[in-house]
Amino acid sequence: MGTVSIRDVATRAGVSPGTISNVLNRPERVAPATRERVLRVISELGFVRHGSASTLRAGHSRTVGLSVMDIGNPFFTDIAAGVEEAASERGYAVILGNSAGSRAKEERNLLVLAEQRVRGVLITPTDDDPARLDALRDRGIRVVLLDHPAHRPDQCSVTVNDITGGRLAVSHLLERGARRIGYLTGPGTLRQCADRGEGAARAVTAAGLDPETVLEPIEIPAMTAKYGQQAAERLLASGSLPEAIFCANDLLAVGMLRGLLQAGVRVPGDISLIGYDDIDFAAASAVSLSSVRQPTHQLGRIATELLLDECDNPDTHAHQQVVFQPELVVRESTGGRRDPADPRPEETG
Amino acid sequence: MGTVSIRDVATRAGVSPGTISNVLNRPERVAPATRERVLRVISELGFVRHGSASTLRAGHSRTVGLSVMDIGNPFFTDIAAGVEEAASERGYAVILGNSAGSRAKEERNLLVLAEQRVRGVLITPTDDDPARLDALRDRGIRVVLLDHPAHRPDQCSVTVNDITGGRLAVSHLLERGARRIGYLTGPGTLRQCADRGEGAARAVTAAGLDPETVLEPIEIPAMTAKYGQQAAERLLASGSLPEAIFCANDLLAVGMLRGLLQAGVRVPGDISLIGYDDIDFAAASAVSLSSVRQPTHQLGRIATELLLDECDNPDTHAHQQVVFQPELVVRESTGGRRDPADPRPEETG
DNA sequence: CTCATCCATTAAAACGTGTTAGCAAATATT
DNA sequence: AATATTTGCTAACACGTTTTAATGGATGAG
Repeated sequence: MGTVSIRDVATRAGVSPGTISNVLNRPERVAPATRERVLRVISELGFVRHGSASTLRAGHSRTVGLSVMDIGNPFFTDIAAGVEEAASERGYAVILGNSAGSRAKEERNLLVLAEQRVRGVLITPTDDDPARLDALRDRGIRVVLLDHPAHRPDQCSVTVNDITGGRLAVSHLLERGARRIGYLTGPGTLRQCADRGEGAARAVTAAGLDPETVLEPIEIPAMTAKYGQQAAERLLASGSLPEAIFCANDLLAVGMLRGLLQAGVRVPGDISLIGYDDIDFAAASAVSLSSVRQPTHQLGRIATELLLDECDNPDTHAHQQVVFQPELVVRESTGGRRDPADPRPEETG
Repeated sequence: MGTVSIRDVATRAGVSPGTISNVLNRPERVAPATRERVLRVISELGFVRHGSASTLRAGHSRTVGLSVMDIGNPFFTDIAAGVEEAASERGYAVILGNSAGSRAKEERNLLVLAEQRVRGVLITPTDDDPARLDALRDRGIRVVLLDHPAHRPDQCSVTVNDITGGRLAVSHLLERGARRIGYLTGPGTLRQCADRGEGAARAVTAAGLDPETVLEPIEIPAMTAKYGQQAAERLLASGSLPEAIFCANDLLAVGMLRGLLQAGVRVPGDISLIGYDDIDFAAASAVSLSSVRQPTHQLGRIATELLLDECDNPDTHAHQQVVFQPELVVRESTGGRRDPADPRPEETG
């Protein structure tokens, strides 16, 4: 049969099964000559360790779970790429779960991860409730929060300061003269949305203005381009356009831009538009999008490194709440130039 | 301790461990009253089945592997979303591997998947060599090819006809009058690139012209926007621009577009441009991109369904090689209108 | 009404495969 | 020669699954 076990290797190499295991897991404890011989037999026989048996006995696996809110969003894809890269470097496999913003789906995914006895979970939670995550911890599954602050000091998290981000975006709009600013945002229960809104309000206050008057929140159920475009249509139908719109992510901004351009609204002539995340396509869109950049790939990479460090060196591991700072990127959609070498005049729109 | 085993549940429910297993796997074999009682205890105790133990004994897991060539490409992300969706519906977890076009990395990923004893693998292989995949099959791991034709009749695959796609793209360019057409393509060893090129050549022949004269292949090492832009710069430096460019995917096209616009080249005025895949952003880019649409999400979904059907019903399963047909989408970059409601005149560029 | 038979349930025990603690044997060190 | 060190073996073990067997009550024949 296809499947060759550690015992087959042991017999063929003339050693005991335990020795094979040692060659695989603590090679330094086995004499070089034996080690070589065993490795040769392993490759001759095409032996592949049975991960489940290993996990069962050792009590932990070589897999981590990744739960993201929207696999269709390049922001999360970039994170996933960073995670996959870092995990793969250390021989860990990544089990991917897409919660699609649904708490129920997230819960189902976490159950699957618990069953798989993943070593740890990287998660961008759909809400603030720490119960599910604490339940995982109690099961011995480490949790590192991605793009969400840890709710307890003995937990790692990697975030980007969204309050700063919101402030950067709206300060920029205010500087450009906008005094009526729409804030297109996803569910208010999403921390990212709330924080960016908070930052927006602070920017307004800092400019000596009243957030209540200046900011106009528009809440929609999901942060996709489709909803962005829908929001544009509704805004146009209402007949009352703000002078600028801050979108809680770039997908919303892309959709909003599309909706506005289709209706003949000039961007940034009639309305300035700024997004969030600075996904790759922000620079390439019809009117290049101003945005707030986050170190996405790094986010995934560092979160994974923290998680695996916590798993592999539980005693020396120091829990960290890493906070990155976002960065404003000005492009056409708020009056910046398209691109250094871009031939189009600045007043394009 | 946190971990509660099937025996704990058995004790508490006053039955034997085997009965618990039956409740979980063949509920119909256990009396309703007992079943209810067991289920209640399971939820009381917060019992979660140990997937590894289950896999070890049962001989197969509830996971499938997914190996894609570029997780940063929305084409593959859409596929992944379809896979995740279909797998999750049936209670399967997805282990994600990103080969990033590297055969070595792909091999490492497949090894990890083999160790995890995944039930099956969905793969967009980096090359045509069937050896690695046959090795997996011999290990009892089913393989379904994604966006690559099966190399044997007893294997499932889901593809889109790339020859047709190439033909559609280039016929369109020829109809628009182009007689010198660049074909910006990734490594020639990639089936997709080769097929799309073949389709391009056939379109030229069908038009009574000579592919050698009309088509000008430009091969680059990877199909990313960065390389697309680089290709644009090299093309401009060479001083000899074709009348139209067919890019083997949309990322290349986005990069190429960027490079051309930056240099002041008008699209489609000076050069027509068409991409492939019709990723979401194609419609939203600076000059909206004509492209060849593929049913991406479906691709992932159907491949997963085929795989799981093969796993769960090995006797009744009929192997299938599903081939979808691509669809031409004309937009601004080849002289189409930006969008039905778009205010910009057609001669924009 | 009694006893044999059968079906539905549940119990008992073996199993799959790699890991690890504890120990024995072999070799090196002083 | 005695002790320390290295190396490798033995055996127990993790935990859900599955096969086989047992139990009990129901059915039916006599």
